[in-house]
Amino acid sequence: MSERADKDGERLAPGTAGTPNTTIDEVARAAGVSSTTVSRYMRGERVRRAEAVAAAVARLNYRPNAAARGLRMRTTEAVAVVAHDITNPYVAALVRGVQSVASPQFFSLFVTAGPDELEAAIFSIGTRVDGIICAAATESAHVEALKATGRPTVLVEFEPADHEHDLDVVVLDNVAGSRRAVEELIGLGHRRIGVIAGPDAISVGRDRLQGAEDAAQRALADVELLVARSDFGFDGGYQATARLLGRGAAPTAIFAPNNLTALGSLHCIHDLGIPVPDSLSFIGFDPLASHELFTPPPTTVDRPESEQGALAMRLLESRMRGRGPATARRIVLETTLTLRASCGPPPPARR
Amino acid sequence: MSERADKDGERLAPGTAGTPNTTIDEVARAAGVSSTTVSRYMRGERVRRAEAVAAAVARLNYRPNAAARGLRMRTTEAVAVVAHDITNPYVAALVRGVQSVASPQFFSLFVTAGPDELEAAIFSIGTRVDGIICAAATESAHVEALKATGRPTVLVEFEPADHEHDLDVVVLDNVAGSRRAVEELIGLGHRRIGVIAGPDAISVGRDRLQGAEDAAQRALADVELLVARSDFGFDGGYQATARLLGRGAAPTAIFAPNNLTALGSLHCIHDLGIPVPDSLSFIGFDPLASHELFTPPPTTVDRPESEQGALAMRLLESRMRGRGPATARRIVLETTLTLRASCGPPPPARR
DNA sequence: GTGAAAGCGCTAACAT
DNA sequence: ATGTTAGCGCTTTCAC
Repeated sequence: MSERADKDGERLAPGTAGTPNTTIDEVARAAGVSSTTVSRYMRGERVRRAEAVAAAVARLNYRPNAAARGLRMRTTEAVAVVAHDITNPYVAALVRGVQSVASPQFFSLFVTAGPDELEAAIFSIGTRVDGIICAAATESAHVEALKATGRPTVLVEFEPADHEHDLDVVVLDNVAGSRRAVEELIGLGHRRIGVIAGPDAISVGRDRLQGAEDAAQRALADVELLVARSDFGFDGGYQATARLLGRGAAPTAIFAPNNLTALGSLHCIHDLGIPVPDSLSFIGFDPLASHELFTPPPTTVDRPESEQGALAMRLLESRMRGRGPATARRIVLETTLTLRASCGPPPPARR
Repeated sequence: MSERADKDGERLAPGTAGTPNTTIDEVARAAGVSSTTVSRYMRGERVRRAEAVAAAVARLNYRPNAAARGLRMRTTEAVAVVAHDITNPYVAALVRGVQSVASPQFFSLFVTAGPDELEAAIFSIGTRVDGIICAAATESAHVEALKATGRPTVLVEFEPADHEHDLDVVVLDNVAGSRRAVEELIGLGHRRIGVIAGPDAISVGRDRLQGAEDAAQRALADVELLVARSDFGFDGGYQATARLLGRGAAPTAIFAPNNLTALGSLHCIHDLGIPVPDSLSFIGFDPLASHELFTPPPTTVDRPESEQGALAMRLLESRMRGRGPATARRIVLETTLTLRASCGPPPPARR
């Protein structure tokens, strides 16, 4: 994170960015009142010469300068949602949830940044907003950067592994969700189950593998978990699946505990021409709008995506108004296993 | 659009939003220099006591106040992308394209608003950004609101019908794209083709229907176009398809020229159990990441989504730097027809 | 109910 | 190269 500006970065010449806006003083003069009165009028207070002010505001097309107001009020009336990638449907649904409950006064400002740029992004966003919902904090440094902003912050989805912090959190019960998925497969008779694990450094990656391991451990039969590592991306899912299915004792079922990974995995299975669920059962994570149109529709571990965003925003807003709970809240949402057609008993030959 | 604040709207008490940040004066005092020197240092200029300043900046965790800087410089270093719905994959891809070329100095701030709230959203966003990319301007009033901001603006995807304006525009050649799709169907032998038209008030809706009509008109054979109206949403696509397929002389092919509409249409076809392409051919609009996993994968009219965003951002940035072209640019992108497996000749019985 | 005046934190002359 | 000063547009005491 560079705190000094880039000497090379071309700066905008002042004023180039547009036409100068009307100021409150111009409106005041036009209406024959003081700027104080205009200010009061704009905030909805009772004013004697309201008519005249309204006319001047309309005629001059006056809109208060957000920077000036923000400077004076020490308030931006904006919140930021930070995530890695807007094209991830889960993120889009989350943002939707945030916006669905945000008070209209707040601007929700959406920012994306990869893990490496996250600190810098937080650095420069911090002063532009009153609060932050961060769905991208995978490392301790990210949390430190968030705290350094001095703004109320809610962590969503990710938490850095083994890092103490006192921020509010809205996460999933990933362990239980994954356990339930793998239990389903075991119940169907699968004994060799491939799991496409995510990065160990990320809580989500660890927990979802943990859940799978728990299920195997608790099973009455001997269950072999074949773990393939991936980066939780589409390509990673594709390649991990290819590795899993290329080996001698291939799994009879695959659990891909991430939406992109699952998509990549399904593509690989599709390209390999393996019949699902006849030769291979499959469970993914997070729903896609069009899962019903897949052949077969994949069983997935689902979550209340937009509720997750809504809860985070509600929590954030109570903090911004200074009346949140005394201690940091930790909200854990339950997942549900949505059964579709991608799971069945293992093929007889390989049982 | 209400210009006065809502008397009822609870405002944030000043200061509640977080911890007060360090100011430039505090840093100056700590480093034993003037605030001017700190300001220069922060902007990357050469400063003699750089060491001391750097130390103070780090120790006090100083970050310049964006509101104060913006007020003074008359620049926000932020741009807004306005769209209807972030969960639409096309919008996400567009935003991606915008961010991929935006200079790092700019914050891209993403805002959603339905057609009815759009004016209000533009009103309050206008003063917070240096430029706007609007992928939601479907009515004249929207364009007027955009112009009233006094900020450089690029219209993307939508333009209000029959409305003169002098804004830059990055749109699709929707007429040609739709014509090509319907020509494909006609070439396969289809003579009764269902088209799920969008709202007539929206340029995209009109043009895509126009293209279909052009294709029918130019055909050497007699082609009957069965037009069903929809709102370009998922449900609208579903219902329009149900209507189309419920009638006596049902079409042998359907063209659904919008991504959500197409998805809804496919769901309806799927629910009805109609074999595609054996009994019914299908063409949609805009690709989905997982189209290959559909059965059958639908042929679609595709566009360079993220290039569209990138072009818009480049245009906007040149305007913001005051060195854009003298007259408004109108960039029209070509679409491509991506053939997948959802099209074939019409069934013999109904040919 | 209204206006005058001060000041939020920053940058840009200007003088040194 | 550095410091002094003024002022961006707004809200807010404080007096009237």
